[in-house]
Amino acid sequence: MRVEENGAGVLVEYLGDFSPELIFECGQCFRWNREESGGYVGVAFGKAARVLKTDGGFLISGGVRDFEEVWAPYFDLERDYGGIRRRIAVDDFSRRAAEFGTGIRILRQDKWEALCSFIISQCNNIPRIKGIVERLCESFGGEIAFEGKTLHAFPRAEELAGLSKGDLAGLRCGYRDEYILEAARACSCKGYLDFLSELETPELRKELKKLPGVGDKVANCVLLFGFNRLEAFPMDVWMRRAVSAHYGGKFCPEDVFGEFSGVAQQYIFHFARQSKIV
DNA sequence: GGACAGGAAGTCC
DNA sequence: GGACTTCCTGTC
Repeated sequence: MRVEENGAGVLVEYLGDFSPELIFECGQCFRWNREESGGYVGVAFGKAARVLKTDGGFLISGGVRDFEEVWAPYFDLERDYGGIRRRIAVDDFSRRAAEFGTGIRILRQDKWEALCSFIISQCNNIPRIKGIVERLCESFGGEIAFEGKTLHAFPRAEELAGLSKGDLAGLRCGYRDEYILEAARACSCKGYLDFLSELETPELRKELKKLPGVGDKVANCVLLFGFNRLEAFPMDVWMRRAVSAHYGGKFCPEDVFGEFSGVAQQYIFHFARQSKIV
């Protein structure tokens, strides 16, 4: 991987799977928006950036330091997605899904942000989730100057922990308001997220489900997108349809897809939603 | 065009 | 098994 700073940002020569469109629009994150140019602008870990696909890799705004400290880990660039695709292509259906979704990567998102975002996701469609998350950031997140505009960071848990349901009324997030506040109170406790990070996946899942509004589905999304546990397999309505159509009633993800079940899940989720061939 | 129903990356009691 | 908040999307 060659990295070179130029006037526009950091030019990264990257031959592995990397499609900004697929990464940002496969439903794993809610803060990146497409521009006319085809690039994406978004915010993660308190930093704003633009990502643009190039012939041999991609261009990302900012300097080498931000790239190495924030963006390279965020995009999990060390991981070989070609190998993962080969591993999870165990039958015709998963092979087609992986081929269709080549370019997807699982982002290593902020843990608290993933928890809060997927609490909001329950029983919501993606455009609405993005709306609620955006209002949350505008209302309570710190300001970030980016190319003459003001963007907002995802609010830190401590910034929400002291709020009341009334304070969140403007978000129009419905009954999820109390869940958000409880999660914020938990995550603002010193050492809580570090404690969680040390746990094995089954214990971590159990611990996350102690939070109100966190059931099996949300817990698995947080495991996959926040804690980078690539074996976690969120089972939502789309997956239920796809899995029952192709694998029948009894289906154990790890038996079929192994340690990268969660990545398989993301290819299938995207395939099911985009192609509607389920 | 606007009204309407169905459903949305579910969880709780 | 029904309730829960709000609103996106497709249909007529």
